[in-house]
Formats: sequence, C-alpha cells, structure tokens
Amino acid sequence: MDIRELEYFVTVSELKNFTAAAHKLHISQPAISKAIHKLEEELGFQLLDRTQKKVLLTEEGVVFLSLAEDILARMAAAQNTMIEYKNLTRGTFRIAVPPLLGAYVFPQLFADFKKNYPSLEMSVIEDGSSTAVDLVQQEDVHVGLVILPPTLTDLHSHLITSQEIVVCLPTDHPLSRQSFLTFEQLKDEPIILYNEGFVLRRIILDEYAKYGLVPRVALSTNQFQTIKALVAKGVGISFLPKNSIKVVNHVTKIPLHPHLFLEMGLIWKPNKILPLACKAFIDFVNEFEYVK
Amino acid sequence: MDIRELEYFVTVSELKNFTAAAHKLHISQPAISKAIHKLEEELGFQLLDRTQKKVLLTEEGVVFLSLAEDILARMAAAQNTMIEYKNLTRGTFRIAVPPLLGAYVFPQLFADFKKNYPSLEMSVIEDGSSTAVDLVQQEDVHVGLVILPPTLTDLHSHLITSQEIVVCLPTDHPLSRQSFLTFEQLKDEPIILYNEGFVLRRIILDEYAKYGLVPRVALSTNQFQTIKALVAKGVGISFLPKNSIKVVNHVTKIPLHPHLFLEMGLIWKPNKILPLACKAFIDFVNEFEYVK
DNA sequence: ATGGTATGATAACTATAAGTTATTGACGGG
DNA sequence: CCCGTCAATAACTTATAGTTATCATACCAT
Repeated sequence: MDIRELEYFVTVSELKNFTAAAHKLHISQPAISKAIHKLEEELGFQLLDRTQKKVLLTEEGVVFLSLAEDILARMAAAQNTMIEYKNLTRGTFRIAVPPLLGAYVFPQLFADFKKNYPSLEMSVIEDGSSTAVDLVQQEDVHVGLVILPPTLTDLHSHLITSQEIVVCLPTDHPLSRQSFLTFEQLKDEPIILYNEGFVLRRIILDEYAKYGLVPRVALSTNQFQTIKALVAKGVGISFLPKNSIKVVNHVTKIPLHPHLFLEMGLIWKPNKILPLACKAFIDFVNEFEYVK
Repeated sequence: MDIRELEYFVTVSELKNFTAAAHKLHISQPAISKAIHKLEEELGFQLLDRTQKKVLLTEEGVVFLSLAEDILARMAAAQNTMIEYKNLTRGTFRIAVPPLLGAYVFPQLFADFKKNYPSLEMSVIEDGSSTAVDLVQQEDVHVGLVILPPTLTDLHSHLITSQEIVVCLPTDHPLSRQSFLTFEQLKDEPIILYNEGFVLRRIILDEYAKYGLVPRVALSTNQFQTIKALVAKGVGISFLPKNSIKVVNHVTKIPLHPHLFLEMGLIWKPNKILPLACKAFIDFVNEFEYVK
C-alpha cells in the first residue's frame, strides 16, 4: 500500500474515469489500471465498480476513499510543515544570553533578526557568560551570545563588538574627577561584581591579580540594574562596559589605565548539526554591524 | 516522500542506529542509508546527525519524526479497517424487507446470520415487495427479501421458502366450517388487503381476475396486525400466508381450492458489485434451510 | 599513541516494479 | 447496429530500490 497508489485511487474516485485520472496525473492509463488492480489485489476486494459506463465506488471503496484522503492530506500537511522549516518561515532555536548582553547588544540584534525572519522563534536562556559557554558545550542551547572568554576550548565564535570596560563610581566619590584610573588607585575600594559564572567577574578579578591585588568584594549579584543602583548609592565601585550605561544619575564613568576591553560575540559548537533557524541566525550575525 | 522511506526513518530514529534498523526491517544497511539520504535530499536538510557515534535526531528531525509516526499510524489503521471488511468483522449493507416477511421469515434468518457474523450491520428498509424490487433495481438497497413476483426482469433471486396462502375469516363467519374455499364462494365478501406496492395484493387481485371476479376491497393497509385485527372484528376476510398467523382468537384459516402458493426469497442485482457483508449474507441464505 | 571494532557512506551491480506503447474487448449512445 | 469511449492486457522499457563489497571514520580498550 503505497502513497502513489492512494493518490491514483483518490484521483480516479474523484473523476470517475481512469483515462481522465491518467491525464491529470500525467501518466498513461494502463499505469492507473495496474495500480488500482494492485491495490485491490492487496486488500482482497474491489474498490471500484467498472461494470457500468461510469466508474463507481463500491461500499468498501467509499470507506477506503475517506481513509486514503485523510492520509494524503496529512502527508501534504507534513510536507508543507517541512517546507516551512526549509524556507525559514518556521523554526525555533535556543540561545543563551547573559543579562549584560541581554541589556544592550541583544535587543538590537534580536530586533533586526526578527525583521528579516518574523516567523522564527528564539528561546532565550539568561545566565552568565561562563554558564552560557557550558550550555553550548552540553548542547542545552544551540548558540550563546557571550563575553568571549580568553580561552575557547573547541567552540566556534564570531566577534560582534568590542567594548571598553570603565570604572563606575558615585559622582561624589573623591576619584570621580580623574580622567583615568589605575587598579593601584582602586585597590582599597569596595567593589560590586557579578556572581560566579559571569565572565566579567573573572576578567576584573584577573586584572586585579595581574597587579598582585585582591579587591574587597562588597557584594555580588546577577542584576545589572542592582549594580548600577548600588554604585549610585555609594556602596562600592564597579566595572561595566562603557555603552551599557548611558546616563545614570550619580554615577560617573572613568576609563582605566591601561585601557581594558571586553569582546562580545556569538559562540556555537562546530560539527553539531544546528536547526536551520539557528544557522540563519549565525549567518545573520556574521553580516550584522553593531552600532554602539 | 514515500511510506517506505518514512518507515525506515522512524525505525532508525527509534534504534538510533542504521545497521540495527536494517536488521529489523530485513534489508541491507546501504538501503537504509540511501533512503534516508533521499529523504533528506528531498526535504533540503538533515534529519539525522551522524557525526557522533550514536545517530541523533536534528531539531527538524524531531518534528518530522512525529509527523511521520502519525502518518504511519494512520496508514496502519486504514489497513486494519480494510482487513476487518475483508474478514467480515466489519461491514454494512442495506436490505429491503416487506412487513409480512419481516414478521416471520426475516427474524429467523437475521438471528442465524448474526450468530455467524456478529459484527456485520444490516440496515433494514421496510416496504412492500413490489417497492422492494424497485429499491433493488435502483440500487437503493443491496438485496431484497421479498415475495417473488411472477416476472423478475433482470434480477437474481434465491427461493427461501414457499407458503400456502389461506383465507382468513372470522370464526363466526358462515363459511368458517368449510374445509376449503373457492374464489367463486368468496366473490361477494368484503376483503382486506395490503396497500399498493405489496405483491400479496397483486397476487390476490390477479387470482380473482382469473375467475372474472372483481372483489370489493373494504380497506387496505400496510400493517399486518391491522389486517388480522380487522378480520377478527368481522370487517372482512383476507388472504395471508398460512404460517404468518399462528393462533389468533376469532380468526379461522381455510385453504383455497385450488391451492395458492406464495414464494419468498432473496433478490439482488447481478453485475453490481455488492459489499462483502452483503455477499456473505447471500451466501448464507443459499445455505439456509427455513424451518416452518 | 594505536590497533581493533562498530558503523555509516560509497560504488557497482542486480532485481523489482512502475511506467510506456500498442492493442483488444466490452459497453452504451446516437 | 455501428461507432466511440474506456478499461484491461501484453510485451517491452525505464527507473529505482535493494544487494554485495569495500572504504572511511569515530570510538574504545589496551
């Protein structure tokens, strides 16, 4: 019992004529005859009554017709669904986005991507960049939009933008008038950091360590807003990408000396076959120009 | 996109192994490889990720798998349904049964048939034998259980039983003591007949006509019970098959002279392809011995 | 590292079955 | 009553599903 046979049978049933069905299906009439006979042979009884001039359905034929039509409809529906995936008018993928990037790189990226592919869905998992890397590694997500860690084991990556990290401190802080700051100058300041699992925390602590310093961490959080608010309140100083904070009352941004940069980009697992929607996203990001 | 291809894909997805799937399907492994490749080629993307040791479904593969499983399930269900028709564990047909036969031939026939084929359904249309013949002719029913008319145009028939027609008259009727009666003796009696469309009416009127007589029809009905009740009440006399009336108070049955017989049987249209259930019924009736 | 094993891909060939053309036979309408 | 329409059949061709043999590669145990 073959899809083609069902198709032939349904067409003959519709047209009540073998020859007409053959024309419609662009094959010869004997091909139809053969297929119908094969079907009837297999089922063990006649589906069509050819004793009259017109071809008529037998009672069993009527039953089989409705079953065949249902199967063909579902077959067509399945094909359509898959064509939608192929055409990128349907599809989902999972992306890990740390809050920091979620706050200012991702929205622009996402909006532009949606403009091009309005039907594609993204499932966003928010977590720190370090965790995001693990999620990609374990294939829990397909891609990660992360602060690129210094060492990338065996993942592919694409740099989207590079941001300078600046010191954030309360406007009334004694150091807030400087045009730049060194870690030496900041060594006794209480600092506010992201939690473990966030690359930015790692980077800052590593920088301190470079100068043989161990900062006093006043508090750590995974909330970007919390960090900014705490700095404004004078709880401590912090380090954030220059553009992540546009204008915040009572917070001053001062560059570090030497300058410290943060690279942000997309990572994914090579060799792993990704959803077409995700491939489209990676391709899109490759073309994407981030406007600071 | 072929049913076989779907089957192969589903099996590979289940076993996560091409070779194992090939074994299960009793074909060679390259046949599986080829079929899956063909499917992927047709859809335009990969369904299975073969980069790891284990075969894994891609995201699109997961979607397609559920669609394929649904289609295969429906295919199997359709096949099962048709097997049921073949096995006569499913099926319906339409039969015309006049009330007279419905009252005493049909119940026995039906009960015995049901014993052999408990799952088959009969749709019974009750109407006079003449009408029943037309219904068969026009293919509104598949068979008719009728009083066989003297001329059968082009229908097949099978005699089930022959019944003597007897005169029914009230017990207190002056003629009720006779051992037989002639139409000459009955020529002035008001008679109760079936309506037009009932063969029994035709037969009685034809018999009167044979002797150049035209009876006075007191009343006609299509209700067997009504006829019997009216005879008992002395409204008129009637003619009914001997065995159709077992014991009725105030009604006496007397044979005609010469004897008049009624043939009852099954009719159907030849050349017409009948439902298997109906064929089974015809075959059953052929074997059937009616016990009076 | 390293050789063995398991597994899927590939190539060349065979067998099956789907399709073609030519023709016949049957039914129904003018 | 003949002619036209339409399905069935036969003989042949083509397409393709399946086979065997072999290769490439990833994983595993030593």
